[in-house]
Amino acid sequence: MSEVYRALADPSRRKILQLLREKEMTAGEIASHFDLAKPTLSGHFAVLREAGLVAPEKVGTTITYRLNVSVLEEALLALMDGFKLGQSKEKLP
Amino acid sequence: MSEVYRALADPSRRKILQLLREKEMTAGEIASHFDLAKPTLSGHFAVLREAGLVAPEKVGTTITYRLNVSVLEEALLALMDGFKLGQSKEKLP
DNA sequence: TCGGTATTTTGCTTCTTAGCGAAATACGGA
DNA sequence: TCCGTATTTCGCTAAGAAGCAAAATACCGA
Repeated sequence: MSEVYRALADPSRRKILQLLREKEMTAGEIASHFDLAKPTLSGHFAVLREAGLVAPEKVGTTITYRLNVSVLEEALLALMDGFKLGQSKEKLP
Repeated sequence: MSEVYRALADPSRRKILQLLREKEMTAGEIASHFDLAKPTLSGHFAVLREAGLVAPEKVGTTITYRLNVSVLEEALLALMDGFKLGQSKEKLP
């Protein structure tokens, strides 16, 4: 679960997740939104995969990534839960 | 705002935040919960300060840190918002 | 003013990570 | 089978971050 924090720490990876929120995309399609070399993006994909945040689906020679919403949601909720956030504020008497 | 992600990326810093969730503590008091040297913790404090996640209050020679809940909450909510999470699931017809 | 305590700053070393180009892998079509 | 496309793996370099010991800073009390 700690891999999720690591994955979210990098701006490029957060942008990838944002992109995938709209629709699933192939690796190359994602790469076209960045000024980074393909191998660099490939590395980011690996980190996101290890965190379980994205799931690859290989069709022929292209790999389509889709956002694993539940994992991201779980992670954020766990964080908020850990800090006891997001629940109703104490009522002022 | 991006400093928040960086701050959350390190396990020790997350633990510091967890500790401060219970009650505010002095730097030394926090340090006693770790197996790390004081300067190392001091570095972590600096990162958390820059992210606005903790606020130092100096009284005499001791510095008490308190969790800045709102910043943390804002950051997590922003994240969830950015991913359109946390809002009611689509109803199955 | 001197000594002691609390904390940070400084100057390192080491580990990790992001980045790249080049090579490797995998697949589909001609 | 050979070629082209899509993607990853393989070194490598450079930047960043975490760790420490030692020194600096700041404050209090005697």
